[in-house]
Amino acid sequence: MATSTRPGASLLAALPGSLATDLFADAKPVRLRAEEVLFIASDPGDGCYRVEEGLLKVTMVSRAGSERILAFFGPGAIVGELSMIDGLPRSASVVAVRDAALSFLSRPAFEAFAKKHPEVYKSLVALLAARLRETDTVVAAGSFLPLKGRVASTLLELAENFGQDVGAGRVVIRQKIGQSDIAAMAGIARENVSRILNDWKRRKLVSRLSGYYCLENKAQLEHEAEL
Amino acid sequence: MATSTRPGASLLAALPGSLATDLFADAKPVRLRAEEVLFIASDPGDGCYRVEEGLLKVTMVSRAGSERILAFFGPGAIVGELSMIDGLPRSASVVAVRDAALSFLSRPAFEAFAKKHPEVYKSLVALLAARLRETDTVVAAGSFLPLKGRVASTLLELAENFGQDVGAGRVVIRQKIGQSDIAAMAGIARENVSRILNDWKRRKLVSRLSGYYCLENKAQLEHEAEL
DNA sequence: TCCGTTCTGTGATGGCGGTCACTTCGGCAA
DNA sequence: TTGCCGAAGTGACCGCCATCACAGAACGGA
Repeated sequence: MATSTRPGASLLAALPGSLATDLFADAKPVRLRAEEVLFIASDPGDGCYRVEEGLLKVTMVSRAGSERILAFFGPGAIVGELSMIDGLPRSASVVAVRDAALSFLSRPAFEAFAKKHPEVYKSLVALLAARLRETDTVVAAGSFLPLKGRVASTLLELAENFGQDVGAGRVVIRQKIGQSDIAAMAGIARENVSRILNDWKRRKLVSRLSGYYCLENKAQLEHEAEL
Repeated sequence: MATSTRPGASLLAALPGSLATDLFADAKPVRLRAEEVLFIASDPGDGCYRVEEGLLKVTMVSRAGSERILAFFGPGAIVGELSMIDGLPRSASVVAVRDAALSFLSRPAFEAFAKKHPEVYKSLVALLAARLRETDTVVAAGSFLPLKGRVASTLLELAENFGQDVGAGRVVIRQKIGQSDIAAMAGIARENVSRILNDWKRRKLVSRLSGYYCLENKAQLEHEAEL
């Protein structure tokens, strides 16, 4: 029951079952190796991808080379929908964190499908609304929270997407996420993530189980993430 | 005809003429006085508003009381659409900057209309996509740009929404916007906005004409705002 | 098992930008 | 004009957090 009952699943799996199947019925398969780039911001583009397996990260990269991770996307998630909608250049970059399989859906294909099944728009609208809410909280976190708050907020977001509840309020993040990734998501320096995480380990807020981070006390973290 | 020829109008006036008229045909009128609150984040809500006249600001407020302005919205703009779409609590607060007139559209009313005119979804999708792109650049600016860059980026955004070109690449921001508002948009301290703006006045990048800021050298500002 | 490579931990240092405390300006009403 | 009040300008200080510089740890391949 992991996938279907996971809280954040709605964010990832944008489309209700049958629709998704049909919509991507004859989408073109795409494969990426770890580290491979799907596209970068400002690339032209006019289609979206569904993640079938693997893990992608959506990032913005500064001229100086530092990157800010906007999100990680696993199976079921849709990426690149903005350019599919408006035909404008890619607004962010997408890179495979590990080997991944995707389905590509072109704009024309989408529009043809939408003409026959206008309900997809409803799903699309729901998807975009969810994204917008997410992004808004990122802006808020960046505006108001000190370092600890941003890390807490980041961990909670990861738990939302990849968390598996293992009882007693403990949640394991079932993806290999390194400190530098957390840092890039929170928009802070990696060293500080290390300091903060250790502090929290000592205070039993988080722990590490064979490479996976585990939230021991979600409530407390939520408190840290409060505005 | 100011509205229809304004560059950024597409962002504000989400819906093509006839649709908008019909959609809001029997929306309930709402009036706000300056400083009055339309709703605050976490309020329940399930409808959206169209700005008929006046000016609103969309903000997030921290527990400590400091505010971050996400956007200003003038006539033609839609606000509160997220809650209309998903029925969740308001994701941000909206306050009238000056006396304003709005039209309220409830969720049921919208859905009834959408059933008859599925094309609205297309417009709605376009609106959300534009918002998302905007927000992404805000995140990027906050992540990578130093103070000056963020101010530049803020001014350009304002110019996008409220700018009027007056020849020779000069753009006047036709709204009374104070430094503290710019500061709250850029997410920095008001004092620094003052310092930066003065520096730019000296260097002829911006000027003030009877209370309105004017971008004298948009290209240069865009350069400052580059990642 | 060994070694290289990539992750993680921790102190020292410095700078950007927030905060504080004023002063000065500008608009407006009496 | 004068006086008021909010907005804008400016310097001094200081704290948070990025950066630098390493020292472990951990992991994966040969």
